[in-house]
Amino acid sequence: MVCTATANDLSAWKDFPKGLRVLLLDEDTKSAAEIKSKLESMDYIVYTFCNENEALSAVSSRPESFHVAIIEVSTINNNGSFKFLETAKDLPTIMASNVHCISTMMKCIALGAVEFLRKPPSEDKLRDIWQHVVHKVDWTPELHTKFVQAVDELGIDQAIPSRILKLMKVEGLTRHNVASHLQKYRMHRRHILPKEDGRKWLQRHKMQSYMYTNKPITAFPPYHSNYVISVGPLYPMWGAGARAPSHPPSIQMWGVQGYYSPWQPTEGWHSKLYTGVSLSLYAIPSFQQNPTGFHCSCAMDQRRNCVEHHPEEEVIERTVREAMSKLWLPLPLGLKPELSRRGISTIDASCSC
DNA sequence: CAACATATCT
DNA sequence: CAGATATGTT
Repeated sequence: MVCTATANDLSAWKDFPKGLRVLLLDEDTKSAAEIKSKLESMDYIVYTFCNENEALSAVSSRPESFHVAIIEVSTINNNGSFKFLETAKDLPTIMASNVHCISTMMKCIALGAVEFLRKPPSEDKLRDIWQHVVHKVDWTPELHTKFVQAVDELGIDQAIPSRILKLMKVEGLTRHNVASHLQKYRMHRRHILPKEDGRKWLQRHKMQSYMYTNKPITAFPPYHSNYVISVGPLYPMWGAGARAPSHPPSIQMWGVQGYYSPWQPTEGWHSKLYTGVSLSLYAIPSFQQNPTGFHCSCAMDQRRNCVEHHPEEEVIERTVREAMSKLWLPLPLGLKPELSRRGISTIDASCSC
């Protein structure tokens, strides 16, 4: 098989679909090696076979491992059969030949067409290929781990798509890819760790504005990088064998049982967050529109050594609304009386409904 | 339905 | 433009 294309020919092709897994069947070892190297220079992943039966057994044992086959047909014709074509029906197959005999070429084309029409690749297979072409990101456990590490390294208040992207250093990954994944990640964490994590994600902006404009008077550490109590980096645990070595659809387990956390609460201010008493970092008003509008001169803490709390009504309104729309989150401190005043029975906020 | 992408809002 | 969120697609 003669191959003249080079990677350079494709340099003008923006967004060339990389990473397609190609099964290459060519009984000529030398020719196979040459084609393989050419294809690899174009970012295909090439699996070479010099024997039809080996190729076929690979296809049948792990059909998802190949997107497309390229077969050299010069040697097929000994017995006039196109065994590969007939057997690997779900694999789009490109036939190539250096046999200059017109009748052989036509036979190849005709048989290929007939086989294709009789049994075109399944939709799943075509979708799989298409996803590669359109660069759909496959969030493998490895990639996800990188993502989580980046998020963790940045800390919750800095974990935004562009920075995560930078830290991950994954070629081809876009900010949009990361943003999309981050969205899902946050959603899961909110449900899994509503008490601290969820609220931190939700109120990050408010807290930032707060910290810039109102120095905390209380004994709390600044809301900053080391504020990351979090529940530590959460590493996805892929059920043993939940994801076969190569490609079957991954099952990402976000559930809390799917993670382990190296972090252990130590004594200290942050562990108090669990009790919900320690503080009012979460005591709510929205500072987004009026950063200076926080009329509470200080956050309340349980020792009652601080001043009274006079949030504006509008702020209370917003707070109530938010609390009601996020019932799975703990009730902000001080809100309970307000709710009962309104006839809203305050079911224990910690109960998950 | 989950797991992405893409559109829309801020 | 970037980020958050809503909506669409497979």
